[in-house]
Amino acid sequence: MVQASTRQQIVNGMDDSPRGKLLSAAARLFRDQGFDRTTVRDIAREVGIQSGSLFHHFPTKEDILFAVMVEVIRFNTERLRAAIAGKADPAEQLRALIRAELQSIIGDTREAMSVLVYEWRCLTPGHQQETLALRAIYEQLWMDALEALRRAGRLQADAFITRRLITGMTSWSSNWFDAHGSLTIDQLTDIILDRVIGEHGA
Amino acid sequence: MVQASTRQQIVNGMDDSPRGKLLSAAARLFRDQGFDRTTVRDIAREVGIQSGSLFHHFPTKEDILFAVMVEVIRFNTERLRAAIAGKADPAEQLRALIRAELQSIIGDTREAMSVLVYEWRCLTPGHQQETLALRAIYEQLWMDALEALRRAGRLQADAFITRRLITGMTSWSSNWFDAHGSLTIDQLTDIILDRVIGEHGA
DNA sequence: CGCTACCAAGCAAGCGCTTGGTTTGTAAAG
DNA sequence: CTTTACAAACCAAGCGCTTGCTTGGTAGCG
Repeated sequence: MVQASTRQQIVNGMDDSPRGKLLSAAARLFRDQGFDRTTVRDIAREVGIQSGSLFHHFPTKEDILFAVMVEVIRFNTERLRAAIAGKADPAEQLRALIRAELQSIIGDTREAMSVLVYEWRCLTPGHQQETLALRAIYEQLWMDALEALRRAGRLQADAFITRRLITGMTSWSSNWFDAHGSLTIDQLTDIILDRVIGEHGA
Repeated sequence: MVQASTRQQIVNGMDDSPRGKLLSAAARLFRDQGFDRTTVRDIAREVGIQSGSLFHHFPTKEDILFAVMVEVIRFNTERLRAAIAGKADPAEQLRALIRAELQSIIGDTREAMSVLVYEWRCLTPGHQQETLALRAIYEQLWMDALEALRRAGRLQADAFITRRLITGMTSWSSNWFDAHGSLTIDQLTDIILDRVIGEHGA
């Protein structure tokens, strides 16, 4: 009993309701085994119920995947918003954005974020569209900061390409970053930031 | 008829033998639908045979995936070797490596490369080990060049971290690079190169 | 003759999901 | 404090279908 009973325990961006625990368990299984290799019996066993009982919470298995993705996008969009709130300097905004995204990918929501990247095509086309709309909001926060940085003369490269290179660097970090290693998230943040607004040659 | 009939047509790094065509078709299906969602009947239909006949070429479906990965790693390791052959300047070597890797990821072997990244965990543990051994050879070519760059005083950052950031930028490009767009592979190569050996602040 | 490549048919297992009924938590009514 | 009511959560069983793979036999070719 390490948590105060009056506070919610947030794991993978989900609360501790039956639904939240189910989604958190599903997120971990989806990441470890992939969506297709994870059976509804696996998920049920993980939360201690029968497989059929899952369908009182979600109409289909795919809806569980969709719910995981929606929750984690919403949670991390809020994290992004909070990170830049009150910061006027675009370079400081960018640092905050990189740090927040790394926190998403290799920190507390890492399991669900991995699912977001790797299990995208397991969604129905309709759910893909809905997810895209949510991601567009997230991406707009990035683009606003990068465009501001350009207007301030501190970014020479194209903002879209810059964002894509950052996405590559941050998302790939889930495959190698060791939370128990000597490199901290703050250090990695500065290294990546330096690749973006360091002094580059022509 | 753009290919001379006496020359092999290389697609996804595979030749035009029955086995090669089977692997190439499998690579495309695996990328489009994922390994698990692709049935042996899908693959068989694609090459125009019965599903059972696949098992005269490969003992299991997973062996097809493994063969795809082995072929594409071998092919692209050779491409990397050829790219740096005869180049003495480590910066030019690095440019050649980045260009070759982009060619793998968004060029002629893009389907099989995507499979390599996304379907990794569908391999048996034994096959994962074998694949890792092959990738280690590929990565060593990168590390040799980056360490040479460091010794030449043209790379301040840690070589391992640098390689990982490059891997992120190149591998993510498969998700956005448009072969028919205005940005060329050579231009992207220079942009990425600049993130690595541009003049960075402390 | 023998070898490679293939077909036609189908098996056993595992899959997502359904069904009908039971337990559990909650809260107003008596 | 007990009773009644009711919905949410869950169980036990299993259906219908798809899956990877097997089997026994055949066509074409040197």
